[in-house]
Amino acid sequence: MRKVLLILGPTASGKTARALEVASKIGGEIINCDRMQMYNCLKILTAFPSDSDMQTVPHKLFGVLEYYHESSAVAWAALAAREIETTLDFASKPPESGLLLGDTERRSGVYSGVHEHSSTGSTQQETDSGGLVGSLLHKGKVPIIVGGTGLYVNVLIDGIAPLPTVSKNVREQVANMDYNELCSELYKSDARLIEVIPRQRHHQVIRAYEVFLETGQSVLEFRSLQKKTFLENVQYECEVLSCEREVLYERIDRRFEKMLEMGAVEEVKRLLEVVEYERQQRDAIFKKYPVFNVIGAREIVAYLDGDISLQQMKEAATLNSRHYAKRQITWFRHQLPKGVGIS
RNA sequence: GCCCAGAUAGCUCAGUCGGUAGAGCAAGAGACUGAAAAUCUCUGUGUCGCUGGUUCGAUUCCGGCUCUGGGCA
Repeated sequence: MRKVLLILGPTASGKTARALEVASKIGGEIINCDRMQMYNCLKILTAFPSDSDMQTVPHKLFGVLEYYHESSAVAWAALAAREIETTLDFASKPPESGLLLGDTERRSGVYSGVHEHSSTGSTQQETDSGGLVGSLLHKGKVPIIVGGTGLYVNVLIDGIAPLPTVSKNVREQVANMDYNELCSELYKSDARLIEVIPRQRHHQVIRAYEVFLETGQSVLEFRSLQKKTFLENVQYECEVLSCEREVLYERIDRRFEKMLEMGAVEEVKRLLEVVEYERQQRDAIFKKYPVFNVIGAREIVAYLDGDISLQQMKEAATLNSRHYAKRQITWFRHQLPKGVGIS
């Protein structure tokens, strides 16, 4: 059985260090499952792995998004599945065996694709993921998914209902609608939705209405279809890092202090220049670029604008981070897919 | 030293015309399947500064004390 390791846990619980330790020991490749570490900016605030960490062990899906990119659970799951397959392929086939004469059986079947890639130099995809060269250097790989974005893990493992793609027009139209009106329109279109998607779940309501406008059908029709899955024949082994709440909160405080020392403020300043930040447009810019959801980013912007003091900025950022950690703990306690073995 | 104000939840404060109290924040619990570092829901928390008095009954009224602000000297 093909095995995939998962190292999960709340923010500041030491996932990065633990992943590096495990990966070095067993020969693994680290695959990022942290939404915000997919961005290539705000590396300090997102607690990005260090350069030396990334040289020690292959790291995938880190810093693959620009500040203006959006992300989604499905997009991540598709990328992660591809990385996992790549890693597992190399793991199941030691590279030397391909060089052995007369080893015809091993040349056939699933392995052939790999050889094609290596002989044609590289396809765009293989170089992007850093897969080929990196994997040849590190034999016998185990994929290690590391991160704190619980939803992403669930989508990867459990799959997700195949919802239709929504056109840009429809999305814009819905974005400009009054929320109350939108709700009543949605519930008029399918009365069952009041129960399934209560109005407090803003983005689900919006999503459901988008699907309705796009297709004329209820989301429930799509949700009842068989889930789209990303990986087959994989066994998951999961480690959820935890420590006492008080200790975790202290770590969060200390880590933010360290982030500031490392230049978190300057990092945000640089981003503000790139997005051509204007104070009057603050909310619009925050809305437009999801990177600003990185905890600490908005607080630092408010500090740079002179709206709050350094102390207030620190308090707001760490408080936010504690709230986030708490939500993550709740998720890992109750929402983790049933198929994973938790150690 | 004198005058004034305050002392109630972890914090900031409201309140009880005398029948042992409530908001916000913090904290805790929870939800979540194509935005998730997002979004949303629920729940407590108490020697009402200490000490006497009046009263059936005091956190509430009166006295004293302690502490903290502010003012005057």
